[in-house]
Amino acid sequence: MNLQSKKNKQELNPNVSVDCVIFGFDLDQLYVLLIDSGSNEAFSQARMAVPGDLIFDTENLDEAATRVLKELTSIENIYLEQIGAFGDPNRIGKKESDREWLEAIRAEPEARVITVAYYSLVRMPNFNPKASSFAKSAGWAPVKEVFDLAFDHYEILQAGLKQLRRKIKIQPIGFNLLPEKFTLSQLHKLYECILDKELDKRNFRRKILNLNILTNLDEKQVGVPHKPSQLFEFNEENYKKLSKEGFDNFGF
Amino acid sequence: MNLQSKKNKQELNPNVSVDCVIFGFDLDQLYVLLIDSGSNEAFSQARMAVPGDLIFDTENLDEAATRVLKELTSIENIYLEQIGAFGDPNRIGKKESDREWLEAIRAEPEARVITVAYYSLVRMPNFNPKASSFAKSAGWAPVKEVFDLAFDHYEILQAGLKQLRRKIKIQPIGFNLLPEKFTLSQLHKLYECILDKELDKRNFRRKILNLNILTNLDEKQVGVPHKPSQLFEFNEENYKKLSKEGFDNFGF
DNA sequence: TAGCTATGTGTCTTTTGAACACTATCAAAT
DNA sequence: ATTTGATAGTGTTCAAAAGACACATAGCTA
Repeated sequence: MNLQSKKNKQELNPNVSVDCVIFGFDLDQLYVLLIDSGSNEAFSQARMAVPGDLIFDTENLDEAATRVLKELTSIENIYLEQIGAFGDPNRIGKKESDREWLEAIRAEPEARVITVAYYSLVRMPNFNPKASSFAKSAGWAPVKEVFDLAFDHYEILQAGLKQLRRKIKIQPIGFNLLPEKFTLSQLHKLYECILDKELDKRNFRRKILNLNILTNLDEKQVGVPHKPSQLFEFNEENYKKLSKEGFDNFGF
Repeated sequence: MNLQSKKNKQELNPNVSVDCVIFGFDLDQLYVLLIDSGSNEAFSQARMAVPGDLIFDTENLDEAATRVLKELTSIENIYLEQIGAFGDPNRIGKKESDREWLEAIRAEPEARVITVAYYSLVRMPNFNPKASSFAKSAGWAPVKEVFDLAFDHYEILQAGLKQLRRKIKIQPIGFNLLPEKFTLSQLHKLYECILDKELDKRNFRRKILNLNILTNLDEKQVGVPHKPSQLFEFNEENYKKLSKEGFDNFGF
């Protein structure tokens, strides 16, 4: 072990990590960003995980999550919220493949690590995930097709999904998943994907428009092979006004 | 340092603690259990804290919180839920009084500690808090009269309160704060205290009774200087049925 | 037995939620 | 030029829930 890695090791807190469930939306499905261990063996979800890293002793938890996110996506200033702490003593060494992975990336692969999980919402088309210090490769997986992950990351994903579902009903965070200009149908589809149930089109449009937090841009889609839709953007100013009045329910 | 304490020190994880916001209700106000540092100086909320301790490397986070709670209250099987992780690098050494306290109780008072906060709900009359390894004394403080605490515990208290308010609207956890047999007025008062707002008496009674999760015991209060009230108990069986139907809203 | 105190009860109005079907506009194919 | 396919956009009606509101009752005490 050379001096540099020893120095890094001293700064890293060997007992605490952050893990980030990064959600994306391609106007059709909800995705989660997964990295894989780069093992040569056959593809297996048990060898994929959400990105994470040990924290540095000089940064707080939000900063650590922001750092992990930035390293993987190069995006800053994105929506980020804590899910909670996961700390089972055996949370990261249950499977043989977990242990192999840890040996490849950790100075102390046997150490007990408590992780603080976050979820974040990003505009998928804005970037391509890239390999990094903690991932041989990274890519989007449809949330509905994920049934197993390394370590306790499947549990973390489900907790993140649950919190996203709760939160989207009371705060306008969904806009972080859409392009700046979007149609009502896209927003509608997004809510259906996240909540995993159908929502009546007319009722959805009435409710969301009545909130008065969308600006109609008086622009239409172009080049679509059907009636073009109006484009809207999220109106943050009106939302702030609404929040002050004690708003806490989108009604879905 | 003798062998025993060295052994304990090895088992304790020096970087991770749990802290428990313990709520109680005396049929009139909401309280929180605070311990104090036992300093001889003048009383100050900045020298009080919610109970907590470093975790052992063999226990998971819920177990650690349960242990802290049991040590202080001797009560087991009480409602316990995670609030989240708090990990600012300077969260526990900002004030001089914080540092004094840490030196008294921690083997490594300078270590950075991430804490995982929990809140729990207990029946106040069932026990008297007692001094313990981490507290010279312990007692109930009305939540409304707490404006400052040691470390980052005021922030943790507020986060716990926020989560309690959210949760009580969608799950029947409030019953953990009441005696087994209670009146509708007591339940009503409890909701008003937690949500910190008035609720219409008739509407409250109608809503809660329509849920069908209370059993009328056909017993009356005795010895009260006014019309005696009916006593009720929480009906867990009916609540389970209700949950299966997808219930998620008490309507307050 | 009068007074105090908290209990217990019903109706009406307003708001919100849920169900439901057709016409309009564009691009592409023929 | 016309047809076809695809999605946009729009109101009404009914049912359920929320909110506002006032007075008689039962037990204790003085």
